[in-house]
Amino acid sequence: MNIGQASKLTGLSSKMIRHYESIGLIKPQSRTEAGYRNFGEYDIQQLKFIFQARSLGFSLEQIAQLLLLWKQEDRSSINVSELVKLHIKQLNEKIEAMTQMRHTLEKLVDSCPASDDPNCPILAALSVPAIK
Amino acid sequence: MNIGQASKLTGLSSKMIRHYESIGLIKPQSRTEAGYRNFGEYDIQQLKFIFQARSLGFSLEQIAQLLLLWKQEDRSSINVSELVKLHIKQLNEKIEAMTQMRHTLEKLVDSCPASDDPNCPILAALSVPAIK
DNA sequence: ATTGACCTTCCCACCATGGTAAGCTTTATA
DNA sequence: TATAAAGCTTACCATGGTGGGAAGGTCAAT
Repeated sequence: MNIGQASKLTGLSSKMIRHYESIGLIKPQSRTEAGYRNFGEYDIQQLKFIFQARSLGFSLEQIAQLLLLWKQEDRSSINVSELVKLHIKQLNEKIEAMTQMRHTLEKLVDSCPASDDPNCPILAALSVPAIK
Repeated sequence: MNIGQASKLTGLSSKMIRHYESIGLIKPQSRTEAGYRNFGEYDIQQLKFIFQARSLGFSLEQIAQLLLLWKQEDRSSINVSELVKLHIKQLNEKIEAMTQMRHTLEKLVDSCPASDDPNCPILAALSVPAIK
């Protein structure tokens, strides 16, 4: 099937499918005489896998590793597990950082009159090195 | 003072300070005859402001607006407040999305034997369209 | 035969940041 | 004073993941 059809089936844009091929995340497809990519069932499976993994926040680098394990019959599930745990750890760090930001920002908003008064503690706080 | 000194004082790399100037976030500095940028107190203040705002996750676009308000004597604090509220909202959406990912990922990790057994529910889950 | 939908590659853009290279200036040291 | 080191300048390239668009080829239906 053509790339447009593959796109519809997998949720990935044609653009991205071509990109994934160009960076070696998926193998180059077979082509028709005219040069059109030809996607088979196995290709679609992989693309769906990528779509799922992307929606769980894995980087393409991580997805490349996951795909390797997926194809590898004699994998050890602990390798998959460790990879996912690392991703969770990275997610936690980002969530933690953003939650901290949110906390500070909410305190700032609370301290602001939010009126036509030009006096604004938010700007004041941004003007000094340390915000606690 | 030179850009290196400004960098040390503000926490921003020289690279970034030049970049901020190039995109119009800060005004071009005065230059020495040799072409070296010359930073004054007011410049340093603004750079510190940018550093603070970046560390709270504001985009450069948002910081540009904050700087405008900061410089504007007759601002209304509600404009600042609304801008920050929007940023908090965007943060919340990201935190929410990542927390949801984390939840799903933790369930997957829990279901995985994490041994040398090749059978892996994580990979299985990534192979089907719907993960709940 | 023409039209419209689809495909191809190639280049550019975003955002925020870092790296590197080539070349000039300033400062410090031998 | 000569030279070396450190610091400055601009310019280009890279990252990661995605989108946009142009220019051109192909296919199917009218």
